[in-house]
Parts: sequence; structure tokens; C-alpha cells
Amino acid sequence: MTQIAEVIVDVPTMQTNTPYSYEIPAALVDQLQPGMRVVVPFGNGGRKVQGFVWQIKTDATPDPEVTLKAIETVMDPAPVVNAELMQLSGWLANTTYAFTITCLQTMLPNALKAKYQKWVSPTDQLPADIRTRLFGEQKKLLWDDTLSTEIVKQLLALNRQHLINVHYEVSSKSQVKTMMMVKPITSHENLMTARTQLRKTAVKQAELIDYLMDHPEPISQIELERKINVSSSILKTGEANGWLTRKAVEVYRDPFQTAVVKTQPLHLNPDQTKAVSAICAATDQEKPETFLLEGVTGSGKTEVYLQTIANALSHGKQALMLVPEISLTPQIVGRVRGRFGQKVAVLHSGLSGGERFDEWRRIQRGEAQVVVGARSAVFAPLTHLGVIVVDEEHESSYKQDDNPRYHARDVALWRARYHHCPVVLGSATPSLESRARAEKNVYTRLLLPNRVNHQQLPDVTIVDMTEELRHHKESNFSGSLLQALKERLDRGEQSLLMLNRRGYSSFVMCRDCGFVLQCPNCDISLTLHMDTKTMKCHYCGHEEPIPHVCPSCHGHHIRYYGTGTQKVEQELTELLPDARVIRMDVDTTRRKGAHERLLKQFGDHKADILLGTQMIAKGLDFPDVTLVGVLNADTALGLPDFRASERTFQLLTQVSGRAGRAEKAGQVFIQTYNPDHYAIQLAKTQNYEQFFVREMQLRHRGNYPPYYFAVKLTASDVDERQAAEAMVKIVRQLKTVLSPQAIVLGPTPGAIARVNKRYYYQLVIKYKREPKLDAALFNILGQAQKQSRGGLQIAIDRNPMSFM
DNA sequence: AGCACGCCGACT
DNA sequence: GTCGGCGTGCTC
Repeated sequence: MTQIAEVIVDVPTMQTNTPYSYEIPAALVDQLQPGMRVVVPFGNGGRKVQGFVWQIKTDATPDPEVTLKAIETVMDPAPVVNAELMQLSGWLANTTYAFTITCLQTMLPNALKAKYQKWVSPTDQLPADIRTRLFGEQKKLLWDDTLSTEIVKQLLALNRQHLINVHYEVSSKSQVKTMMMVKPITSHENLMTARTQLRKTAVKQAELIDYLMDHPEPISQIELERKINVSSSILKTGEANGWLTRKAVEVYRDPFQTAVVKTQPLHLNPDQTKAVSAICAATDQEKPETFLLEGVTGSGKTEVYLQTIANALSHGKQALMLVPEISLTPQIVGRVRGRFGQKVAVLHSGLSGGERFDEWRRIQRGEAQVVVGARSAVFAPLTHLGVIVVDEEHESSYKQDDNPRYHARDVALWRARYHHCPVVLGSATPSLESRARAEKNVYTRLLLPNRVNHQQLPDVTIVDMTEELRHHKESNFSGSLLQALKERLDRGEQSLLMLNRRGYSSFVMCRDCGFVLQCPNCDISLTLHMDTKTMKCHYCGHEEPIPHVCPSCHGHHIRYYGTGTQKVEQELTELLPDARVIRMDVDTTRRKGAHERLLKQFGDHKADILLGTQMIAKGLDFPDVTLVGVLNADTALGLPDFRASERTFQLLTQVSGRAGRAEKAGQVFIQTYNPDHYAIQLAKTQNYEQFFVREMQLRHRGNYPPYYFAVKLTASDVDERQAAEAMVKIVRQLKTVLSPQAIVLGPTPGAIARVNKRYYYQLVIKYKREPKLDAALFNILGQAQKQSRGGLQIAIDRNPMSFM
């Protein structure tokens, strides 16, 4: 009886978003398992694609109408996707309106993605002159988009005449790292003889032989090169002459540059103890309970995580800890590794493709029991989860902003149900969604109201910048903040300064005619970058020189407006010439490891002031920081988004917590143009509860989440009319299936109507229960696929993080 | 996605 | 009359 494999092919379209059946060749019958990658023929051109075995049917009754093709090869000796993750990929695809293949690929390290190559080779019939012209001495030619259209035309014609063969190659990008090991091969005497036969001038060779005679044990080539300063060519000569052998040995790349000091569990206060025992009880009883761990900054949430993880490990189970990418600092990773040592695997975007793949393989082989990582680490192939931690659960970076548009918190909850284990959602400022669920007892609320060691909350001052403007000249620094900075300098203490960059940047404007330099591809002003002395577009990367003459009126009064970190830094050095400042923003942290280096410098007191964007608000803990200044608290408040207040409150609370974490009292200055706004006033007292109540009322009144569900649809096209028309059509279609209770906002042009030469239109649907909505949305995607050749793209985002 | 098939304009 | 342009539909 023939066995049939259902395969999800690597062709991300709506029409192919279903398993395809393939015959399993006899040789593979015992070998093939669901979750393995295979190469299958697909389409009538002899094309080959990668696919994932979805299911194997042993009792298959083959449909006589269709003749099945057979699986070509298996790419893995064992499944790369286990049963749980296969199931998860199906759920993901359904809830995010993404293709199953896209979901599978998202769950795996990039190294396992397919690499496709197309080759052509001549047949015997191909005339010799054409053959030499196209192929030269080569047997085959790579057919990719580097070939000129002229050559492609010729190849197409030759293929029609069957004078050339086309074949496809599918391979994995994965690369197992190897290290070259060198081992002396011949006996001492042979080396001696070789030594005497060398010419006098062969100094390096002599040196090598001397070393080999003294050290018969294998050594890595890199180390050998360092030790006796020989180049690899000398070693190759040595290999050719039979003095040594070289062999590639598989090694893991080590992403941890530094060793960590082993730490012991800390003593818990009563609130922490209560939280730890509640979570441990759920682990022990295999109860998929969700806890909302609410604790002010400095209340010892991390210690609660670590002790619940330790409990899971002691029962032979594993743990997953998610942290926002931005706070995946050595400080946090160091604390986890300090407690659990080699059992820890770390997954974050700072790793190279290869390092990521190695960490993933360690997890898959069961060599790591604890995984710490950012969003995509939620797919770590752990098989015995005992607890999942989502730290800073309110962070919007847990939501992926392209397909599949999943929220790591939701995936964590799914996996917890699968593994029958608890989830801990931790935050000082929980998302309204989570806090509301705790209110309804869907989640169990755990409180850590006190800071450990009874530290006081910092003293927060709100500075009204409109008032400030009236009395002083325009500046980024109010008199009181500047005074406080000076005091810190005198006392040798450190300060953090945060510039809220969201919706704010420095641009160039002509004072005579008001002209603002715009991106030619996007509807947005270009941002000034002093380091490269250029104007850049933050959306498409367009770059051009800084104008000195207004391109519109040719006037010379062209000036810079707005505030970037670079400009603030400049002002700071003028106001406080003695202060040593470290600036941290996307520009200074782009290079790998720069982030860590700057933080270490600050931690080592190499600077007095750390100036940065949002990235300095999270998870940093410097004992000598006694002052935190927020230069512009309210830039996010101006955005037309239902989460603007929530974001502002979270950010201000977060950054205030950075002040005075040790014995020294902390002071915080929040500069704002909206001193009376409730998000700012309540952040001053860190009053989350009152903020929650107040914000929930507003959400209720506006029919916003968490009272309503929301779906955001975006249409984009190079032709503005196409995008708009598509949206209108979609609205009309949706209205036929939606109940009268559903609220449709839009369609409206995107907040930035044009990005990268594409026009955006969007639509938000708010609803409580719409049984027909899902099917209608899938239908819309299917139709859009047909039009996609015209350039139209439709994106669907369920539970969007913003309506913008 | 990428390939073949198929139907219309400008060449030998 | 054919070559090759791209619009359309299908891929186990």
C-alpha cells in the first residue's frame, strides 16, 4: 500500500495555503516523519521547492484521478518542528490570517530556510560555439537575476528548443560552524628529517616543524597561528608534505563573551514569597494558570521569576522567559545565567544567524533547560515546560509587525495550555487588557506593592515647559532640571536623560517661505543626522545632503527645528562643559555590541550623564543614578492613537523607576507641555490603579479595547486610487456580513499616507462578536491575491497595537 | 512565487 | 506566417 505525505510547500500564496499530497518513495517510508523538511517537485516546469511534512497517511486510498508526484529528498534526519509546534503553527495561521508556511518559518531559525538555485547545463545538441560563449569551460551556469536580460532571452529560447537542461537545487542556509584542528601526523624522526631537508630561507617552515615536534597533541589552527605566528599557507604546505593533518570539527558558536559569577537565591519578602508559592503550586499541579504579577519598579519581580524557574527545574521541567528586545541587556541575561549557568540558552536579535541556530540546536537537543529571549523565543522548542515568564508584558515589541502578526503573550498562553503549566505576566504597569482580565478573575493577580529594602519611590517634579518658555530663552532644559544636573555633577553622582523620540524628530525648515524638506518617496519630513551630515528618511532610508539654500525660494535662512539626541547633546555640552556625556540612540548603538559597551562605560563611571531615547528606560539598574530627566514627556500624547495615554504613563513610570535604586534617594524631573494630563499626573505618583480606572472609563466610552476587539486592515498600492478603491470595496463587502453592533472606522489614508512610493489606506473594525468576520477576512485575502499582480497589497492585523 | 499556456502586434 | 510581448491560471 502506498503511503502518502501531506506537505506544506514553501510557496506563500493564498491558493497554495493548503497541504499537497505526495507519494513517499519506498526508501523513505520508515524514515519520514511529520515536521521534517523535504524537497518536492512543484508545478510543471520541473521546479523544486522546500516543504514541511504536515501529516503522513498510511491508510491512504489514492484518488485514481490524480497521479501523485513523489517526494524528492528529505532534508532532516529528525523533525525540525515537533508535534506541539506543528499544532501551534496551524493555530497561528488561523488567528493571524497568515500562511501556514510563513508561520512555520517564523518559528524556526532563519538558518533552516530554503536557499534556491537554478542551474543550466548544455545538452550534446547545443552547438559548440554557443556553448563556449555561454558556458566557457564550465559545466553549468547559475541562472539568477544577475544575468543580463540579453542572456536570459537566449537561455529561454535554447530551453524551448531543448538544447539546454534546467535543474533546480534546494539547500538549507544552515551552517554548522567548524573549527580547523591541526594534528602532527608523522613520527618525531620523520619531522626531524623534513627539518634538515628544508632550505635555510624557510624560516617559518622550520618554526612550524619545531613546534610540531614539541607538541604532538591536536591544536586548533587559530591558536596555532597565534602561538607561532604562521600563516595558513604554511600549514597547507605542512599538510601537503605530510607533516600534519587538518580536520574540521563541529563546534557551537559561543555568544557569551564573558563568564558570569554564580549567584544564590535572595531572601524573599512576604509578598514575594506569596507570589513564588502560588506560581510553584501551579507548576507542581500542572495547572495552566495565568498570573499577573504587578510590582512597582524595584519590587523584586526578577527574583520571583528566578525562584519559580528554579522550582520548575527541580521537578525536571524547563522554563521560558521572555523579555522585551530592548531590555535584553547583559544585566538581565547575566542574572539568569548567574543562577542557572550552562543550562541557559539566549535568543535575541543581536546574535548572528549562526549563533542563533546553534542556541536553537542546543535547546532542541535538550541541552538547555532555561531559555531567555525576545519575542520569537516564544517558539523555542522546549518540550517539558514548567513555567513561562513574560516580563514587562505590556511592551508593544511583543507584537510582530509583519506576517504573521502574532503577539508573543498570546503564543505563551497557548503553549501554557498545551504544557499544562503556569504563565507569569509581570509588569509595573500592566496592559489594560491583562489588568482587565485579572479584574474578571481570568488571571490571578499577584501584588508586589513594596520596593525591596524599603527604598522610597523617587521624588517626581513636573516641569511646565510653557511656563518655562515664557521666562527663559528656548531650550531643551528647564532651569530646575539644569540646576539638578549641576548638583549631581558636584556630588559625583550620575544622571539619566531621556528624549521621547516617538513622533518627534529634527527637520529642516526655511524661515522665509516655510519650506520643509520632504522625502521624495514618502510623505514625511526628512530627519537631520549630524553624524553623517545628511538628511535621512526614517521610513525608506532615502538620504541626501543637507541643503544650505532653500530649494523652494533660494533663501539663505534655512534652519534646523525640532530636537534629536544629537542636538540635545550639543546643547548639553554648551550648558555643562565639564559633564561627560554618553549618547545612546539608534545611531550610536547600531554596531553589534555597541549597546553593551556604552552601558558598561556608564556603569564604570566613565560618564556623568547618559542621554538616550526610550531604550534607556527599560531594565537598567545603576546604583549611582540619582537623577532622571525626561526632556519631552508628551510627544506621544499628541498622536491620534487610543493607546497614547497608556504608552506615556508606562514610559514615565518606567523611567522614573531608574532613579535612586540603591541607598541614595532619587529625583525625577518630567518636562511637559501638558502638565495637567492625567497620564502625566498619575505617573508622578506611580498610581497605576487610578490610571487603570480612569483609562478604562475612557476606553469604555470610546468603545476601544479591551471593551471591544479590533481588526485593522491596510491596503497599499503604488497607485493611490487602486488602494482607495480596494478599501471601499472591502468595506462594502464587510458590511454585508457584519452585525449592526460592529463599528467601522474609515477607510482613511494612513497616518503617513505614502511610504516608499506606496500609498496606504486603512480601516479599523471594532466589534464584540462577529461569527462571520473571520471567514470574510480570509475571503478578502484570497481575492486580494488575484489583484496582487497589479501591486495591491492587503494586510490584516488582529488586535493591533495602535490604530495608526 | 514561478512557470506554462495562450492570445495579439511587429518582424523575416 | 512566426517570434515574443505579457495577461491568466495552476501547482499534489
